[in-house]
Amino acid sequence: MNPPVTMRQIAERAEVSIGTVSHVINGTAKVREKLRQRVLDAIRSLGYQPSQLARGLRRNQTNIVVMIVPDITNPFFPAVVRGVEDVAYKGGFRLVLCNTDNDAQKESFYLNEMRSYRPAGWLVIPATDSHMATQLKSSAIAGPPVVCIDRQPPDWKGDVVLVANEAGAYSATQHLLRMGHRQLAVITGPLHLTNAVERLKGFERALAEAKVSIEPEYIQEARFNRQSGYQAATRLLRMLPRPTAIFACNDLMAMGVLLATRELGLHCPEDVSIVGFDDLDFAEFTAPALTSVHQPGYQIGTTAARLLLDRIDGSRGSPQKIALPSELKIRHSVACLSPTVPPARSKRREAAFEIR
Amino acid sequence: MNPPVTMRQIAERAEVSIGTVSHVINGTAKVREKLRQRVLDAIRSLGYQPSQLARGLRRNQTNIVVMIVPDITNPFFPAVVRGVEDVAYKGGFRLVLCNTDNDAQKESFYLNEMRSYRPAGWLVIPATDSHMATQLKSSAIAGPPVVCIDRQPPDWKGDVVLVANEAGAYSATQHLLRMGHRQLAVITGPLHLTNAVERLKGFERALAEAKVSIEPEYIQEARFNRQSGYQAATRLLRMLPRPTAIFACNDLMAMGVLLATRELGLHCPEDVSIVGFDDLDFAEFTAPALTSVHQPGYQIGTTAARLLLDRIDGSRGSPQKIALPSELKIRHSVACLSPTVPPARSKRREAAFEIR
DNA sequence: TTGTATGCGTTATCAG
DNA sequence: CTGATAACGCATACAA
Repeated sequence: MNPPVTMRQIAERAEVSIGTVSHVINGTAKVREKLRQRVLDAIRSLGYQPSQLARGLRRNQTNIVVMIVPDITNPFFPAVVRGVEDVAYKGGFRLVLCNTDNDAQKESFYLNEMRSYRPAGWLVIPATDSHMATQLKSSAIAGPPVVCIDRQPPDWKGDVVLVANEAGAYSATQHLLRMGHRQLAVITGPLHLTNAVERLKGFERALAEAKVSIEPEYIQEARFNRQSGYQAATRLLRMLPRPTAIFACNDLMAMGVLLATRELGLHCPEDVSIVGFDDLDFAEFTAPALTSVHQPGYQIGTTAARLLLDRIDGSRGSPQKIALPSELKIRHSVACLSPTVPPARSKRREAAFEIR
Repeated sequence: MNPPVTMRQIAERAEVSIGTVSHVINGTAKVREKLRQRVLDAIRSLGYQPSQLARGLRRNQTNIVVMIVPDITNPFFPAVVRGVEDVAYKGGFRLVLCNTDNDAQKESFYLNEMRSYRPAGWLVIPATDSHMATQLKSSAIAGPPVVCIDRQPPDWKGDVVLVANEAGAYSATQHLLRMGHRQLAVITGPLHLTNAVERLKGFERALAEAKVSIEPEYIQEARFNRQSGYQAATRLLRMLPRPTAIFACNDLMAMGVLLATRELGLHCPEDVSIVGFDDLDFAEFTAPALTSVHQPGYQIGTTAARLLLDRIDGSRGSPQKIALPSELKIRHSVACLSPTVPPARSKRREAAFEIR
């Protein structure tokens, strides 16, 4: 490129000193209107853009916000990222996106390397076995603010924005119970993730309150992806007695359950009811449409970003833990077993489809 | 944070000059092994990270690759981004992600501002009405390399990586024709996008070859999102005669078609067949499972990134236009009208999935 | 109110 | 081979 225009050239063109140019750009001192206009004109006509590198070096801070995500390919995350980007953009910040692949090492690498860009702040969705907390603790006495999203890493004492996981799982399970299911199975996420644990807790609380108890092997741990959901479901659906309903702790795993159900020649919801968590965009288009706990991804993103921006602006309150409400979206993947509640229709179908 | 450790501290600790430290870090001159080790040790024990800001300022180039995307929330893009990130990461580059929201102004803003971070290269999926080409032309005599993805902006003469749009649309349409459909409708993307045009061309070529002609109003232009697909489909499904098949030029719009179909009390594929384009992850889970042209998002990303990295390394060949192959995935959203062509088998399958 | 000068942390040039 | 030293482009303390 035609070597980028610098402040010096603006200064020459406007016939002022380089310091004055800086002052009008940053509003850091009063400048006579006449000069100010000359500077502004020069900037416009030369198409000047301040070097973020030089500025960042000097100020020891850039307008970058680093966002660390396990895997942008997980369909829950893009909405969050988008929410973040929208408020960051409006606040004048740019987003650097890092995929950790759920690898704590890669996360750690990014945390280290990106630090040298002097970002204004961090937004992180921790990797599955993140040791973020310890790493940050050791390096950051008064580093840029960090807010965690979606999951709370062990030992993490800082800000967190997530969804009401326990409550969501509770309402999902309660729904299953109300529909007459008693043989309930659950496919959890990795249990060192707080959100996975919370969802399991919600499930168990609903069970306990209804005085329903289940076999321990009805609780299967998987990895929040379709593949592992499929495997867990396959195990579950081969058990005797077969569970009549499966709560998959995210929609990706619910898809796996759906797949396993079909492959075993079973039908949802006649043979097995399924409820998911996340309510991804496609949940209403699956066959049958998936009943799922809605998670407001975009709002999570905007909320987290706003919190971060406040911190960047110097807000020094005590760490916040913001839990956004979730909401059960009832669709067609849950059958009604108790003839009492809604009419006998599904009961009959149930019998008709009894396979082995 | 404890003020970040600098080269100067490394130099002191290793008892060498600051220049020597730089040399061992960059391998820019031979250093006596003894000293080299002392430096390396100092780096390790102090946890030194070179300042990317200072380095970028000095070298006039950073290890940043800026990726510009219309909307990360469009489920086709995350895979592309992921592909990019994977190869960029391995090549030592970091990704800055910018959402333009399909707004050419925002795109232009990003192009301008991010330039001041001296990125090593650009990867851009142009906004709907991008004027990228002219903007870049005017500012970049020998700026960092740019490769376009998925869409080719008007006037763009540089590298492009995309999918074989025409061929994909052709095969989709051919499939519809083979299944006996003659009343074919198409919902295109915005026709100032090359990919939308290409897909329409493929559709029309298949029609022409089969000597089938359709009413002009069977060609509806929409905006590649669900909403506009829904609207276009609603118009289409109210026409007389009603089209027996709709080719939606992406899956998001196909979802809109599905929705419209249901709302009008019609059934897919009995009343109307649908084929999409993209083959998003959820296509096999919709009701009915969507027949769609598969687009290898991840590979598009890796291919584009590799091309960019080559350019960054100085590869100076003439501009490349790489079209990756697409492939029609046949599922259950297309009904067979002519009992003659393929055997009754697919007809039966259609029926089996009537559950909804 | 405006100009001058220093330094941010590197790399790169040039002597030694 | 190694060590000074001058930029890189900007913000800022200080002088005028």
